[in-house]
Amino acid sequence: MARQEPDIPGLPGGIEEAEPRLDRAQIAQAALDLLDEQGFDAFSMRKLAVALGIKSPSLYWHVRSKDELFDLLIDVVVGKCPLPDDDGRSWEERLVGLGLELRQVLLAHPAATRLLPGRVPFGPNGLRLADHIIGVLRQAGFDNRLSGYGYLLLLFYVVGFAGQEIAFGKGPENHARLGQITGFLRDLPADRYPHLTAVADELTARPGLTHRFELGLVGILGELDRRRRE
Amino acid sequence: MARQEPDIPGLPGGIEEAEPRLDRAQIAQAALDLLDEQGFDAFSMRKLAVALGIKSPSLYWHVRSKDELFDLLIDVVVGKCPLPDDDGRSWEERLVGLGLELRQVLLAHPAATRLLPGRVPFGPNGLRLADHIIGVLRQAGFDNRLSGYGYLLLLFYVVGFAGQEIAFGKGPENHARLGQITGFLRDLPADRYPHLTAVADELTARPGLTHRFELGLVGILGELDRRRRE
DNA sequence: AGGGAGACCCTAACACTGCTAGGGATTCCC
DNA sequence: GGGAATCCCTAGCAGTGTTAGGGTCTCCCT
Repeated sequence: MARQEPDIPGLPGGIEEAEPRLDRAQIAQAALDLLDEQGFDAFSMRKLAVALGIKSPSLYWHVRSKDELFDLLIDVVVGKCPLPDDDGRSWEERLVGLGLELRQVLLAHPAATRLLPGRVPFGPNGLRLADHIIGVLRQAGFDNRLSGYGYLLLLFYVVGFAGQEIAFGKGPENHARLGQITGFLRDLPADRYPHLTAVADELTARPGLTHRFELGLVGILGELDRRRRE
Repeated sequence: MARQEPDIPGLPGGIEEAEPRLDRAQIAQAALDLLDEQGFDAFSMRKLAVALGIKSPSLYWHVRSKDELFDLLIDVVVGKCPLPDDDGRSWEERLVGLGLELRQVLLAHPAATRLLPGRVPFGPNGLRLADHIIGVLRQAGFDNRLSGYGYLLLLFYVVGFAGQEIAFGKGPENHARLGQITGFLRDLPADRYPHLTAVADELTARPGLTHRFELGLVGILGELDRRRRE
């Protein structure tokens, strides 16, 4: 009993077969939809089963656990990030563009993005993304060490930034949060937190986050470039 | 019935009073200990109650919900990050140092750090930290806008980096993970992921993460500095 | 001194969770 | 025709966060 792929334990596998009635891809997609619509806290295996028209224990024939399902689901999200071709742009422009797109993809699925920290995005799509990023860097003349650095830094930065951005009120379920924070900061005692209250408006200004994101990313990549001349 | 502080809803308050038998600080500390020892998945309100010598419903007299408890707990962790005095170092050195220390504090509590993404660290200690960082920037001559940028970028970067770092195998419960990933990357088909497999060793090399962390942070702060001359 | 308010913890229970054991169909191959 | 494999089911376990409501103890006020 139970099939669930002959892969490395704990990491989603990469071989797809033809499934008859209901396959893992459909389940992952339905789970993502449910997460998008109902939010993070509302998700449960039972509700997912209802959405699929089956009973919850049947899910466990397709998927080893809720956690594995989440791995699958994250890979679906990561797979939505386009990998631009080798056009005329410089390596830096391409990676900044990729970072911006990945961020957009994550922000489009806030509830799913909350699952990402604590996980390694090494599903098939995640691997493809990793290979692409590292390829761009190696092609640009970085050695293996710095290419590995660059990939991890880019990934960590984007995931971290998007995650915190969502915490600050991005997404439907957290949208009220932003107003709360704005009010909270406004009511803070200025004598106790003089600097924070002075710049409070800048923290909650919604537009401009993209600009901030890009600033940091450019800084990281620029520093990476600087390090190879040493 | 129920007291739980007259604060802004959803965000931990900042006024401490004298509590008789068991106060929120003790509960938060015990929760942190439990998380450190047993790991993220093993935590529950009932186990926390046992550790405190009471029954679980009694916790709800002190704390509104598990979520609020987590906010408290995170502020305890954040509070462990020292804020260096205004010594002779430049603003950049001081902020890099602060980032390194904050990262260390987070890595020392991996299970608790997994709670941080999706949350805004605006407990009393988090506010103190924010005010300090922004203060350093403003004192260095940055305007309000860039100071706000800098604080968010620093915070997002550190939290994101530490979170992913933990996912990659830092911490007791995830330590086996690193070996898994190493083996997983080694067994990957080189024709499908040529670049990734070429640099696989660099990704799982444990030492050097501090170096990578610092590289990115220096890059971000340097870019921030560059932007003010425009 | 007596009464009341509040602090602090309890028992009982609700609605829900992830997940397993084990059993029926249906399909396909030998 | 027999057997294996696929795919879903019912029943149920052990555990979760949380609420309702009731006790007891302490302290303050009159």
